[in-house]
This record gives sequence, C-alpha cells and structure tokens, in this order.
Amino acid sequence: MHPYRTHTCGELRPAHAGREVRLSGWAHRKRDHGNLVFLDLRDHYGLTQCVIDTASPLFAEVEKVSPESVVTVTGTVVARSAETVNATLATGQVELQISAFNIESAADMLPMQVAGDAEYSEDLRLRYRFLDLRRDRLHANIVLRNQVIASIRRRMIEQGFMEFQTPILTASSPEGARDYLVPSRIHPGKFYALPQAPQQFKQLLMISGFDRYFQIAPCFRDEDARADRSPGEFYQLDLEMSYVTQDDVFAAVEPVLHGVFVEFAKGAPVTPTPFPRIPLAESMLRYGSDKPDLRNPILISDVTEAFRGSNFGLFARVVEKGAVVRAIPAPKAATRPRSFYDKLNDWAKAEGMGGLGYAVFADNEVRGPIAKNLEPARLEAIRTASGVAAGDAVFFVCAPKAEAAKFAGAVRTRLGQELELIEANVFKFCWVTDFPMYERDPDTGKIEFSHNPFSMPQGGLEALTSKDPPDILAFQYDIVCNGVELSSGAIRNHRPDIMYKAFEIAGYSAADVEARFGGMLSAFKFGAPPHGGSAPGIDRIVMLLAGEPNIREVVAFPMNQQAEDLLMGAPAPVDPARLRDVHIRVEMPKAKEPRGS
RNA sequence: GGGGGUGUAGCUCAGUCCGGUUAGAGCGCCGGCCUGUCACGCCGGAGGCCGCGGGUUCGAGUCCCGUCACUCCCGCCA
Repeated sequence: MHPYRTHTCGELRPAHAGREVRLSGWAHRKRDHGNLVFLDLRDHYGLTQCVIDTASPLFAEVEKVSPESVVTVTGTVVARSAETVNATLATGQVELQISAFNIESAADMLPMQVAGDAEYSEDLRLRYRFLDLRRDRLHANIVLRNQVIASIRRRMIEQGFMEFQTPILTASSPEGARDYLVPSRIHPGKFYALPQAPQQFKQLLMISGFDRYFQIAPCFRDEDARADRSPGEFYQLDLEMSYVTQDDVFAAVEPVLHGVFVEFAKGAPVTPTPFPRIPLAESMLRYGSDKPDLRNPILISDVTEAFRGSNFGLFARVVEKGAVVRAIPAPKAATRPRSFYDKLNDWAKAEGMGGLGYAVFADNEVRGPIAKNLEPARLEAIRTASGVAAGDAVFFVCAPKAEAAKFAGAVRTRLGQELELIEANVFKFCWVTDFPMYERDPDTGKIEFSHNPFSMPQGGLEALTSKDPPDILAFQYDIVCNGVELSSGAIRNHRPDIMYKAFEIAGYSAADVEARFGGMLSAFKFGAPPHGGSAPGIDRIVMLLAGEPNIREVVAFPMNQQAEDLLMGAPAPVDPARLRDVHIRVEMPKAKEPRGS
C-alpha cells in the first residue's frame, strides 16, 4: 500500500465499501462524542468523514489530534446507514473506519481557523497566507484562476497566437509609471528595470515576423495600490497582431473574453459579440466615465442651453463663463422623501461638489428649488434631453466640462446604487474607443501624451501636422466590463516619420527619441508591419468571475497596500557587502524610522 | 504626499457618544461528561500593556495631543 494515500479525500463512494484504503490530509474538524470521534479529513479534492470509537487502542491519539495537523489514516470504507448519510458532502454516503493512524505533521494552535467562514483581518490573512489559501473561498479562487488562464491559453493558441517569454530584466521606460529598478553589479551606476509591460518586446516580435504574439505576462509598476490594482506586480493577457486594423483586434479579443466569461460565469449573461463600441467623448458625456458600467441604466445628458440666460442665476452665471450643465435622471424618485435629496446633497458636498440641485417631475408639476426659476419651455427642454417621465427626478451638475463629466458620473453611480438599478449577476462589456492622442496639462499648458505614445494617430501624419494637438484622436481603445477597465490597447505607430512628429508635438526632439527608443526606432527603419494589440488584465478578469471586490482575493501571494509581503518579509534590508557588490549606498530619509522587517 | 474608517483575549467583535466596582460575548484553546455526529451537545477553566507614547483628571478602554499599523479613497497608475 502507498505510504500516504490510495485515494483522495474527495474520491470515496459506496462502490468502495469494504475496501481497505489509505487517505492523507488535514484534520479539518473533529466531533468528539467521548466514546466515539468523527474526524473530517480534508485535502485539495474534498472531505471524508473518518470514525473511531473506544474499542480501538488508537482512540486516544485520534481524539487529541489538533486541527490542521496532517495525518495519514488507514481503514475500511463503510457505507453509512440511511439516517447518517450527509447529502451535502460528495463522499457523504460513506465513511472510513480507522484502523491505523499516523500524524505526519502536528499543527500548533492556529492564528486563524481554516474550517468555517469566520472573517479575519487582511493583515493576519497575509501573514498566514498558507492557512488562508487552505480555506474554501480562497482555494476556490486560485483554482478558478488556474482554469481561466488555461482556457485563455487554449483559446489564444486555437486562434493562431504563439506564446512567448520576454525579458524580466530590461530597460527603464521613460513614459508611464515608476519602474522597479535592479542595480547592475557589472556596470556601476547603471540599472535594469522590471517591465511595466512587454510593450516594446511584443512590437519587436511583430517586426521579427512572428505575426501573432501572446503571453500571460507579469507586469511590474511601482505605484500605489487600489482594491482593483495590485501593488507591485500583476498579470496581463498581452497580445499583438500584424497587418491588422482596430476592428481586426476587436474581432480577435472578443471571442476569447466572451468565451472565457461564458465558460466561467455560472450562467450569468455575458454581452454577446460584437461588444458595443463607445467613443470616449460619448462615454464621458453619457456615463461620466472612461470606464462605463453598462449595468447602470441611467444616462447623463447635456442641458447647458436650458440654463443659459435663465433666472436660475447660480448656473446661468457659471454657464456664461464656459461651464456646462449635466442632467442625471433618477427614475421613479419623485415619491422619495425630502431626506433622500438632502442626503445626496450632503454626499455631493463631501465629494467636493458645490451641492446637488434637482428637479422632481411629478404628474402635473415640476417641483424643487431649481424648477421654480425656470420657464416651462426650459423645463420641457430638460425633460426631453434627459428622457425623464412623470414620477422621475433629475439631478444637475454644473461645472467646467471635464469636472462636470466626472461629477455627473459619480452621481450616476451613486443613484444607481441608491435606487438599486444596477443589474446583478451579469457581465456587460464594451469597447471605449477614440482616445485622444494628447492632452494639455491644466497647470502648465504643456502638451503631453495622454496614453500610449506608440499609438497611431487617426489621420496619420496629416492629422499631426494640421490639427490642434488635443483634437487628434488615436487608434487607442479600452475594454471595459461592469465598470472595470480590463485592458487598453492600440494600433501602433510603425512609421518612424510619424513617430518623430508625434514626439515632437509632445516636446521631444529627434535626438531625445533616438536616445530613449533607439532600439525600437531602428527596428521601424528596417521594415515594420502595421500592427496592434491589447492586454486584458488577468487578475481583474478572475476578480470579476470570482465575484470578489478585491484583487488580492484572486492572487495567491499578494503584497499588502504598502507593497510589503508579510509572509516572506519583503522588502528587507540587505547585507552591506551585497550593497557594495552593486555599488549602492543607502541614504535614509530624514526623521523617518525605516520600516522594520 | 493627502483624506476617511478601524485598532479591546489566539481570532471576530460589544463596551468609548455621556470618564467611576473585578473590561464582557461568540469562536478557538485546556479539563470533565457524552457511541451517530457532520457548525455535535452539556459543564467548568485559563487567557487582556484596551496598538504605542504623552497629557487632562481624585480616577482614562472611554476625553485631548502625538505616533504607529491595517484598510478604503484621492493623487499616481503611458
């Protein structure tokens, strides 16, 4: 007999009755009846009830085994009597009569219980991640992650994509997030950087003639964490294709994401392909966000003209100075008490808005402080624009365009939640397209790349030379699901002449471009196919499919918000000799104690 | 870098608003009883720098100041 197991803890069925078997696993839970003990043995595959009574000399040993000890149990499979079958357990029709018992590894008193669904602080869970990973929820999430990645890989290969590995130690990229730096021992004062994404490598692979690239790629960015953003590192389904238009990329990505979501959504509806395409400008107007949550039925509209020159002086004056007014409908909110509106007003102030005006479209009248100051024609214009019916209310945001869009989006989200309008258990996808190539820094007035500097401007060189930079759009797109940005991508700029011009507009000389992207640029000068791609975030996909609100729930060993690994103790000070090896001298910030480890 | 929330037993939390006897509960742990449970049940017990430091007060878990940790958000994330 195998020293550890003949079967797994999820395997035994009535057909095994009478067989002598051996199981190994963790002592999940014990029910001690004094002269009879039930021991639930757990492994990756399931749970099996083992039983022993005082007739056995092993009884005392089994009775005192501590939870989460690893044990090997040998015995006879016994069919349970009808009254004692546990229908909630896959192995619940049988149990194991213990005839031999060996403790492989005894467990101390636990800082957190594995059995049961008690909640623990994230601090504790990260410190004892190996215990947390044994628990149902996290264990299932990591299994799901594995299945999602396997499915993605299969779907990509079926579509003719080749999987690559690209360097982890690479060069710092001048645009984008802060890099993680790795000092060079051989080259004093020089550093490698961990890749923020394999962006340049995948483009080089296209130029190298491989046609269709993908990678489940680790990406490293030294930026602060969020609930949906891992500190330090995360994974992307990075992909790139040659000789493609934007539509070709969409047509390649959609079936993969749609297929994976249908496969793992447990019956929840998934937007059919092709996914809706929403230009960024429309997204900002109608949804108040560059990542619209289409589960929320509320649509924002512009009602600036209804307030221009009106008796509602507060808005009229600001509109004269160039502000816009956005209307956010609140379906069936007319019967809500005054407190509903006051509460939202207080919330708006706390969010940094001046307040939140509103009008209530009741059956025969329009009520509210703003409505009193507007003529019927103006109210009718608002009603038409916002599409409200009798019984609805409308909220108003008045501010400079960008700010108004953002606040209106926050109001839309808040109303969707308050009025319980957000559709549950559904995955709603869309593409957000036509991102601008540049934006003007509001403080300095300087023109900067708004997203990826390697994107192809719509209209090519001609657009760059003839248009006002903020008006130039790029073949740049995001994919959004339920208000979560899953990926961004672009058709790349493969033309050196266009690239020099694009960088020139953002204030980089030809020499700058050559110094920073010399490798890429030389590649473009020796025959580069038109190409483009995208990079959906793996962690976010799994997070959505697992129904988790936090990305750390789908990562086996995440760092905490301070980018520390509490289990391994990273980051940590290193021996001075090792610092000398890499020519580093540490200068501590003043008046701040270093974080201990 | 900034703002909000949290910090009390191994763990999850109550008590803090409005200062006053020996700081409680559930789970876990230890001991006892229990032969059909599956979140087993019953009885008993141990376990506390009330995050840390300072202050106010006759008296601080509770009020004030500072600080640290965790978390959520803003900045940041081409």
